[in-house]
Amino acid sequence: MMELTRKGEYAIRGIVYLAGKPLDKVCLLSDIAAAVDVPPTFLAKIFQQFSKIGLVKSFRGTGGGFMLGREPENITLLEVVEAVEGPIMPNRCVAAPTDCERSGFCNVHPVWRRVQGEVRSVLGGVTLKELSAAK
Amino acid sequence: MMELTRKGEYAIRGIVYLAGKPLDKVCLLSDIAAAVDVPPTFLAKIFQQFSKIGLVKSFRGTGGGFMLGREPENITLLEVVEAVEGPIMPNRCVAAPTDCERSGFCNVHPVWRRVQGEVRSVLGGVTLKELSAAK
DNA sequence: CCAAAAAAGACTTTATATATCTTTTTATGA
DNA sequence: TCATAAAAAGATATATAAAGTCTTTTTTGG
Repeated sequence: MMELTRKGEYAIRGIVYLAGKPLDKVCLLSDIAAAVDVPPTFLAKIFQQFSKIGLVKSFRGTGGGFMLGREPENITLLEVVEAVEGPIMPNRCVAAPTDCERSGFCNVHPVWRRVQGEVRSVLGGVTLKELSAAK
Repeated sequence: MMELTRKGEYAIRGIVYLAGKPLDKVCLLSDIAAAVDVPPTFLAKIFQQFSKIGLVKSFRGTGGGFMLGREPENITLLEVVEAVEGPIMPNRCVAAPTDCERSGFCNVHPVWRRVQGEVRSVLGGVTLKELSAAK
């Protein structure tokens, strides 16, 4: 359970690659896709989502491409993952407690809250700067 | 992301219900399903899985049904979830590092390991006894 | 105006989740 | 031993989501 989708995996690869480049360097989508081994059309969709929320900046037309939207030390893995996968949500009852008619008596609910908190905490503590650093 | 499936949700409901009954009480599948609001045929499949690994005991024929396989204080939520959902696996690269040709240079890998550890730790710290206790 | 590149939207394919139905096996007790 | 009750097993169906592709449009620089 709890598996990251390909989309999430690809998203991370793509943006970590960008994070390893100078902030002002414009990278072609096709180059990024080739470098991180992701289908270019799929990565395009992902970067469109990133672009809308400012995680990356995009430039159209000749000489266009993508660059990171902010300094890599100010972008967490949590932001990246939630941008494409949606909120970390171990169980739907955690999303809308009021919608869950069991929340009044269900002892499992707080456990899922804790899981959610721990996962968010781990992912929120890692920045793109760390991820892009050479090993 | 990381959402529990219906199957997992149903599995928990069903076995927590059993955990609230005396250990020697045999419960009809149809009664359990009705009590926890789960399609009986689906719950049957789930309990078959539980039965194979001893989480519940099953009895066929007249007077048959299900009971918990062990004391509820000795069954963790982690066991229940992994029994029906498979191992907690935030990313497939965590499953088989040797299969992942990126593991040599990928800095994200250890992060998923930590996520996996935290989730397992939370779920492993909760027993069916606690979950079945009245609020 | 032309070419390059991303944005947007429609569409296809595949896989997984969510069941349901039928048949078989096992056990009880009349 | 026969009828009945109940779970086991296996096949099948449907719905949803994931994964990927294709086409058209918009933007920009030269």
